[in-house]
Amino acid sequence: MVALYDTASGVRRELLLRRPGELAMYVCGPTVYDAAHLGHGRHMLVWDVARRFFASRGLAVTYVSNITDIDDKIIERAALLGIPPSELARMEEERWWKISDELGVLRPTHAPRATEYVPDMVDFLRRLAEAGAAYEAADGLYFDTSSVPGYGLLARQSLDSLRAGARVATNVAKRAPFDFALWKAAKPGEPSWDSPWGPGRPGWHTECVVMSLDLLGEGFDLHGGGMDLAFPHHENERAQAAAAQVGFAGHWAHHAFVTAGGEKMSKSAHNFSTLASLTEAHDPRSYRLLVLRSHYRQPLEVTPETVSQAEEALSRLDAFARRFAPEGPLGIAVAPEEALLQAFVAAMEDDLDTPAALAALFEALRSANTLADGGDAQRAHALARAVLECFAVLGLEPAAGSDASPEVKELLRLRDMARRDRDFAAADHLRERISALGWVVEDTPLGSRLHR
RNA sequence: GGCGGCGUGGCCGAGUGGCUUAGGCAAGGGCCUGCAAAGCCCUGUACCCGGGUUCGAUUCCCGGCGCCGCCUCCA
Repeated sequence: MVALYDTASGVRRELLLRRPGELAMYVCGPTVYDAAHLGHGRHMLVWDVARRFFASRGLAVTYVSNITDIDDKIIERAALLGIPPSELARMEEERWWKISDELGVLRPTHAPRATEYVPDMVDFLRRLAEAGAAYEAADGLYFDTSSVPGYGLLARQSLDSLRAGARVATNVAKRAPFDFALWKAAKPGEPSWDSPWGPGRPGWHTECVVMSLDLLGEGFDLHGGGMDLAFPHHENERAQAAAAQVGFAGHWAHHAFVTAGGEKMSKSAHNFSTLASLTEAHDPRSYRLLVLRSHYRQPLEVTPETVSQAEEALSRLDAFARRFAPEGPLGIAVAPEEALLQAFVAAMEDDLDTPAALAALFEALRSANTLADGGDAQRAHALARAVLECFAVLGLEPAAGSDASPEVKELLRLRDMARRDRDFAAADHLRERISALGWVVEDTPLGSRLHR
């Protein structure tokens, strides 16, 4: 049983599956108009780890994450750059996938684009209009939030109490501040599609409803995203589904933000660092480890120092993997230590408690080293295998042992001979030459070893 | 103004009414090693402030102070 905090009910509760053995999850993807920053990275990694974990438990996971490729921001930015919005979107989408791959994030099962769903969205909006949940105004079609009982659920506030907090002068065309655009009439020069309400484009909140229902079906299991999407975006999705009388997400999960100097990292606050700048300077796995060391519902402070700290921890994992490499000289075929696997699963099933899971793994890592130091190879390997299996579930694989060049290997051979002859001056000199070529030599009871 | 969250050792970050007081990184000492690397062991006055409840609170309650999020596009 997986306990997961549910934003709609405000408590941690069991993640119930529509169909046993299958998990249908939807996670709101990016609006592609600019480079992805560390906050987006946390987002990708949190849900990547969630789906990897669920899959490791034997669930058939269908993971859908959309690409918003038509939106005000895209139109604005494209105009600034003097290129068509569609070109900008395609370019930025490519960048998104590139960085996602670099972070080792598995591609979604489906990654639908909003522009590919416009006719379906128009159909859906027609249904909303027929249900009396939409009204036309001068600049488009709007959703009538008062038509949905319990509007405000995901904000955990009533419509009245939300109204009390309205801070911004709202669009005068709307009847009420929280009503939102379903269809935006096109202004001259803007991309547009035909509709019963004239040429225009869909409002942002509609694509996710239509695409999730199309690809996952009614009453899918889990809907995820950043906490900033809970209200109004997700609430608006929920409201539309309710108005159309279709079953929507059974469970809502939201993750907290990346902070910089205690403040939410965001494009509008101009306090963001791009993921690309991080992966250029650090092992991309270090960010995954850093993200997983905190709980997904807690804010996470990211600084160059914390990234470096994670990178150091990672080198320990890599050294560990070298020591217990299945194909290495110490390689012993044993079953993974069951107790650790169970502890790992228990932590993950407890609202995806990756900090607890990692604590257990690092503790086990130390135990395995201690056991191996003490000569208990069997138990050490059983534990090590479990450790590495669990890290793999989290998407943290040891660094691939890239092959040293023939030159380096020859130098190592010469050094081994020098050491055997106890000519340590020569051995040390050779080690320096190897080091200058970017390799570290480790002497072990079973012979010398190279790594980057 | 409404709703919600946070304040933990040099840094990051879990957690708990008392028990061996997570884990990572860093620091100091030691073991191992020809020397390293890797590994292991040991060490450090941690829980924002003030009340209250309690035999006992970092943990529960009340009140402060400070910080942050959502209510507007936003992972």
